[in-house]
Amino acid sequence: MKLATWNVNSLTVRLPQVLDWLNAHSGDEAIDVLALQETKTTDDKFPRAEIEAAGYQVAFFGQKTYNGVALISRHPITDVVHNIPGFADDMARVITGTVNGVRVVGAYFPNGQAPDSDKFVYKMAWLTALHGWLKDELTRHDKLVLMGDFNITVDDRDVWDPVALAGTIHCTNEERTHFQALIELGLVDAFRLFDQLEKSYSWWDYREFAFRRNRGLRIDHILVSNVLKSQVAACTIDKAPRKNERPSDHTPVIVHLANS
DNA sequence: ATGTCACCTGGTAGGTGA
Repeated sequence: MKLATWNVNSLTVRLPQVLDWLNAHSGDEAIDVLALQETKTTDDKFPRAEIEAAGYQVAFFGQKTYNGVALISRHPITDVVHNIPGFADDMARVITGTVNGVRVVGAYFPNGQAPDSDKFVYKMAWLTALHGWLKDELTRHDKLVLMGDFNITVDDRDVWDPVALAGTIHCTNEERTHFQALIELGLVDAFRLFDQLEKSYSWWDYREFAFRRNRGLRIDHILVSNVLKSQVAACTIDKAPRKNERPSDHTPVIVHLANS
């Protein structure tokens, strides 16, 4: 089974690119589950029919203007949950469902804006709530995948200029400590299970020709539970969609689970 | 480098968030 995550920065704008990307991955390369973030559309305007017509099932949870998440799947999605149970949140950030016996959590972590901002305080509270809920969820589902736009770099390898960006948003010790707390629940960063090219990133600013100059961050991640670790056959970042006309600023990350 | 993009309100631009 192949799972992927992609922050599309408006599904209204990017739907053709999403469908093209899924189409381009056929046969052995087929994507079984794609988690989307920043769909930026209310549920009544979600392009369900177009996605279903392409042969996929879909679960979605959105809002006006900001945020919004979805799971697109070639297989049935069951036991869908919106956001973090027990954590009151105005923002549509998490969608969870079970596909082929794997609990799939697709998440759009708060950006945080700046370490001294109210939005950073919210980010820390959200991360604490996610941790508490996932701890419970892992007792119910030993096969679990947490993927999405984490808005956190794991370490300096994920940062194009770790000196200049030290302590700035996405790169603070507080955010990285929260990331490690998720790992300590019994999850592993699938990308780092393999040798990877240096300067591998998943996001590049639209400004300053950042993509062309590879001035990026790796902030989109796929974490798998320890039970699934031995099944991880590959984890890659697909830079191709970032080269599209009118691209998202993020590009997809893919994990291949063998025998699943 | 106030550098881009998406979407909103409310208007023939400006604000917000990323």
